[in-house]
Amino acid sequence: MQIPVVLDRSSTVPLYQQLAEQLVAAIEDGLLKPGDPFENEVDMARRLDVSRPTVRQAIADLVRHGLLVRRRGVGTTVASAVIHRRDELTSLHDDMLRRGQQPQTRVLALRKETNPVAARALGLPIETTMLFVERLRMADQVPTALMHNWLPPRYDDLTAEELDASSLYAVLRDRGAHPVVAHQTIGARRPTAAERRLLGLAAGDPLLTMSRRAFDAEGAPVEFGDHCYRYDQYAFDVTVHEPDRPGGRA
Amino acid sequence: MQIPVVLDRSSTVPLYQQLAEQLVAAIEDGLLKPGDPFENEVDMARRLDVSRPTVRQAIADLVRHGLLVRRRGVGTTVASAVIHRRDELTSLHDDMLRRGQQPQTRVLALRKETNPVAARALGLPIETTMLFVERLRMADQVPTALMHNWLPPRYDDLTAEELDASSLYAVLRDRGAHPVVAHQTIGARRPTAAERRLLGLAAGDPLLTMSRRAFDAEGAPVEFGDHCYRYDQYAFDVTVHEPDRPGGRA
DNA sequence: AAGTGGTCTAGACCACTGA
DNA sequence: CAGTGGTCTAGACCACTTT
Repeated sequence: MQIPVVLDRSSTVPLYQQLAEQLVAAIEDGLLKPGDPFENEVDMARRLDVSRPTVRQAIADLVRHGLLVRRRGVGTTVASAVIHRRDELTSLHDDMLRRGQQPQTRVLALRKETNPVAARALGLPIETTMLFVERLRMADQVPTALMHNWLPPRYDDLTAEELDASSLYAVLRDRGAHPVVAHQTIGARRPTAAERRLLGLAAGDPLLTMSRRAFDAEGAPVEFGDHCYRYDQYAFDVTVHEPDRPGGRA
Repeated sequence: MQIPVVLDRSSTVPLYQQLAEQLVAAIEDGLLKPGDPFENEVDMARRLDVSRPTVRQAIADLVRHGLLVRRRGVGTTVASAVIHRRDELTSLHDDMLRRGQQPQTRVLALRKETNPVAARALGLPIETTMLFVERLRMADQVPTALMHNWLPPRYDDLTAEELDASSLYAVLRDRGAHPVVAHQTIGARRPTAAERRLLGLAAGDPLLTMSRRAFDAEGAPVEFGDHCYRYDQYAFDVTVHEPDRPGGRA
């Protein structure tokens, strides 16, 4: 199967990237289905009039993301759909959105404070003054999550109005923050009396908890969060992959 | 800083892989620290007497894993430690091992059965007969987790003895299974009476739950699991990364 | 034996950054 | 301006799988 590809040599977008994009599109559009054989590298290079390494670079990209499977001596085939790699910065599965409910967030508290746990998690000096935000997330007026965040000093001018208007991450992005990694811990526990009241929990209802440390590409801290969720409203979806170590064998 | 590298051209291990391994080792050994400048590609290629693309291939590997940061026109530096990429197939954080306790698993049930939920999760026909395994995990005689697994027909000859002796994943690997992706959902709920009894829970104690579908590189199902954990014994550590799409811009 | 992907070379030119 | 990484070429030989 020859995938139709149009390369623009005058574009600033590299050839291998143009090629990768169009191959991805062809697979996502269902032009090629899982298990289908893929045109071999040499033929594709000749057909598109580019060098083989350039084709390889594009294909390697798709292989890394699990869209293609290459087997030496055999050929390249389109991979099964379940193994397509997809990592999300927050893999929260929000039933509210599914049900078309109105998510809404209310800022309960906004103040500067020191907090040894948050500072430690972000790699800041213990006595660092951070911006603390407490928010209650609601779905159709029903409280569903209680969220606590601590932000490093460079964001300490955020206002309650900003946070009311959009999500924390949207506000941070507007401020030039680019979180790229987050270390999360997910657990469960019994709620405190205050949490029970705020979230409207019945006696014996458990709490789903998640704490998160987020950093940007330079390793600078972006936020520390310590949140709790109604167990009947939230669950976390996580896709994990076999580790592939740098310098590791195929 | 010139990292000492020894390449063996007679080895079956590719040059770029030998190089990548030794560069990783140099960074992990602290020979190069975060922020340190990295030798430039051209010099390194000349010094090691390999072509520049070969050096690039090794370095690209480290960049992909977040150990190095390349900046056009500037140079390559060692990245900050917190953003090193590390995905684990099961990112279970097991307090038992930390405390040096003896983990132990008891097989409570092992039978063939059909199960629509499990079959559906694995993409098998609803009426498929699978091997069902129920296990209780203990730490120093104290029950801490109740695990339910369903395995596709090709593994239906597993025995309770095998499962008693080692972990499910070790047994599966011995059978030639190579799980590479898992979709997990983590949540919390109230325990049933049976779960309360088996796990020795007090009234009002919550349950941490995790269900998982695992597949191999070909997309074939390996196992479906539905587990519950004592909230005071377990938590899940997950590291998530900014998605990088195939064909995406740097 | 034929065909595939895997590795490697020895260059070239370009784009970007900082002095 | 010099130095860096980013892209690309036109080959070559090898390792592996299937026929």
